[in-house]
Amino acid sequence: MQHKNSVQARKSSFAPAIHSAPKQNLDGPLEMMGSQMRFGRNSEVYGEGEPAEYLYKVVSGTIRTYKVLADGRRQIGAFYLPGDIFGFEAGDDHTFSAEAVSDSAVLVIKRSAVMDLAARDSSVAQQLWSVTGRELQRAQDHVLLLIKSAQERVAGFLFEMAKRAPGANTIQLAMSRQDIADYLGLTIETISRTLTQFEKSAAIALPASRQIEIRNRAALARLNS
Amino acid sequence: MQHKNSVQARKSSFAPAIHSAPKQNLDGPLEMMGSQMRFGRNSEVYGEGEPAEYLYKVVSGTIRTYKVLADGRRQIGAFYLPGDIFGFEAGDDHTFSAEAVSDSAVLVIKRSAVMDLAARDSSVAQQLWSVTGRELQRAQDHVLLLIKSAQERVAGFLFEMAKRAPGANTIQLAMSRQDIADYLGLTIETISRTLTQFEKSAAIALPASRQIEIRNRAALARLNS
DNA sequence: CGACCATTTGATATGGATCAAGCGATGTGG
DNA sequence: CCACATCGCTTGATCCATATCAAATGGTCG
Repeated sequence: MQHKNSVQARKSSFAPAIHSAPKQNLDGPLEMMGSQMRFGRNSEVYGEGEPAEYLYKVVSGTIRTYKVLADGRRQIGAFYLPGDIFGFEAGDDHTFSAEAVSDSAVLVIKRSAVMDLAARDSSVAQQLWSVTGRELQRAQDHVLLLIKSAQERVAGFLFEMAKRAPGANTIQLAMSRQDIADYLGLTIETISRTLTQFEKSAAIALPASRQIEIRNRAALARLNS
Repeated sequence: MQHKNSVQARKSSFAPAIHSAPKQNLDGPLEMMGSQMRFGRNSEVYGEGEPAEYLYKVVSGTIRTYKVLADGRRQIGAFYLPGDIFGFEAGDDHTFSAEAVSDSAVLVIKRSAVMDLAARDSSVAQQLWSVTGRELQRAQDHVLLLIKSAQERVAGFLFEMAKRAPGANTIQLAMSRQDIADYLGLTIETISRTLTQFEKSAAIALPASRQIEIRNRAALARLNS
């Protein structure tokens, strides 16, 4: 249940995604079975409640999954970056909707084909478990994030992004403040204020609103308790 | 990837657990492989970070899984009731600790035995997927609960419990207000106040502090938005 | 240049936390 | 069997973090 797949250079126009963390993968046979699709900014990949007929792997760009609650609040479940697999559901239908945060390229693979292959090839089955395990971990970490203070949530988010970004300390955000707010259960104003506060205390630098440089990890970590 | 296991009568001394929702199961061959253990109130079933050598199925009582954060806050991940399976991790180690909320009987099964069996018996493999899927669903629902107001969280918790309780409208709580608070990311005071508020608005009755009767589902649901 | 959208900043309101005290049930020792 | 300690729960008063409302600023694209 480990995931030591080497991540080769990918000809993405976006972040080359070199991770230190183990990385989910579904390369090899499956790569052949899929066809690539492009999704423009804010366009829908699939909708909540639709049958989960396909599996998706981000090639470039960023995808968000989300739910809109009865009162209109939107909760973002996760952001998927190049290399990530999404859309794999435990049941038959999608429980979230998925949209492109920015223009994205996605590898689309028929789920039934993957399942059939998994039945024969145990390494594929292994990978499916790995993907699912990561998804569960993600959700559990999200729970832990949501009980914390605004500062802790934002710091946690920054670490999460930094861990997956190419340059360890400079984060290029594809998503808006509103996206971050909806992911963290806060408002855009709180996100903005918290970031400027981090900047003032020299924990981060904000060369541009979507570019964040982590300057003092320890100071941030102190908040990330 | 659906979970249509018939749920036969189970000779549990506790709630007969008749659910409308599909119910996780690991009966049959596996039932034979396990040995039953008893855990006294507040005693530990396993600790965070320990190797996940066993799988557990609640026979009677209630189990909570939790994490203690750096600053001492405790977050409860889930409550497991009779029939529920817990302790099944995506990785090799437990990511939460588990304790008995009340005196409990638990069926303990060696994980490796289950995995071996799953490799041969696809219906067992199916059940493992079902358990994992339910766990993922649980975590995602938990996220959705945590972004809501105190009233909505408490109402959501009551519905969650009612759905799994034997008598649809009368809930016997095994857990303390502190447990509920740590599950919902609130304080005991807020739990208490919210419940009395529900009582005053005639949405529920509180014959005893650990016994809650849902009187007006619609009124509660309105809060559950 | 002008319009639009995202972000920041400011002022105020409020839900839930915190601090504090009281209450009821349960159990223990005298 | 009662007195008292303990524990879980409730209730009250106050405080504070974050939401809300409002406006200004900045960046991007026609």
